[in-house]
Amino acid sequence: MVKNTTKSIEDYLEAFYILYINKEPLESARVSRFLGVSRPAVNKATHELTRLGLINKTPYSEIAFTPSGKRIAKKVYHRHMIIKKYLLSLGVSEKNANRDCCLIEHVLSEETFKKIENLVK
Amino acid sequence: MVKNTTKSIEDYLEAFYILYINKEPLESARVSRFLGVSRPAVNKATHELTRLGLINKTPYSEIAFTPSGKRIAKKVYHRHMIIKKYLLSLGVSEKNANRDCCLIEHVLSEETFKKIENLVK
DNA sequence: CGAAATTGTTAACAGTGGTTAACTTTTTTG
DNA sequence: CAAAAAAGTTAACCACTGTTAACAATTTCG
Repeated sequence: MVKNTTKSIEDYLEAFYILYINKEPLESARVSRFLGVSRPAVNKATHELTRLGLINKTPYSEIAFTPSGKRIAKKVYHRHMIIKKYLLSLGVSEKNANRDCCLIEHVLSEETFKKIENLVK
Repeated sequence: MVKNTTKSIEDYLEAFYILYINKEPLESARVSRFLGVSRPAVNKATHELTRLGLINKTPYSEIAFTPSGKRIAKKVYHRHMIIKKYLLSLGVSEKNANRDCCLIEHVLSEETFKKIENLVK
């Protein structure tokens, strides 16, 4: 969905978005804990997200989505929820649904995703 | 399925297996063309597969599966075919079914795979 | 047979995506 | 307010997985 750079930079964007919808501060340390990676890893990712024009950030500040960053974050999150819902509907456990979902959400073709989305609706 | 090392070493094992069932010589150059990677990449992978005890290989020879290598290759291939069949059953195009299949076959949890396998049967 | 094509191998390198350690800045709190 | 805790940053490093270039061994074929 986004031209890749780091870990599938979308994971980081999505994590910030989840903090956002939960009305939590958009801090690197929270994303670090949420994704289970080190703070430097998040720091690098935020630099990359800034370079890609998806967020705005100055040193020691909270991050803020750019319009396109927010649009993409919303889309990634939506994909995540649809795929998770779908896996749960297959009878997959919550734990594995979350796990598999995170692993496949960034790689599924738009075509396959649309088919799944229709099944869930 | 296999403890990873290279690219998801399973891709290479599976590629050799596909040559095998097609009765083609198990040459690195063929796998290289098949997967669209360089010959040195395949060379490294075969070293790794040898180290893992999945194939036997001496310099400038064709590769041969070890018993466990063959068992795993068969399993990986089976997963591939089931997932592809499933994607096709969703109405996904041949092209995207192949693409998505390769991207997700190594990461799906056993639980999710089993659910999908039951749907296909 | 011998030249050309193909295949296999090694070495040097690049990019991604992480890590730990050490330091700076900011926030919290006694 | 000052000390402690937490967050942000930078630098140096590592593992993985690929690349290209150059060369060796093997196979093919005129």
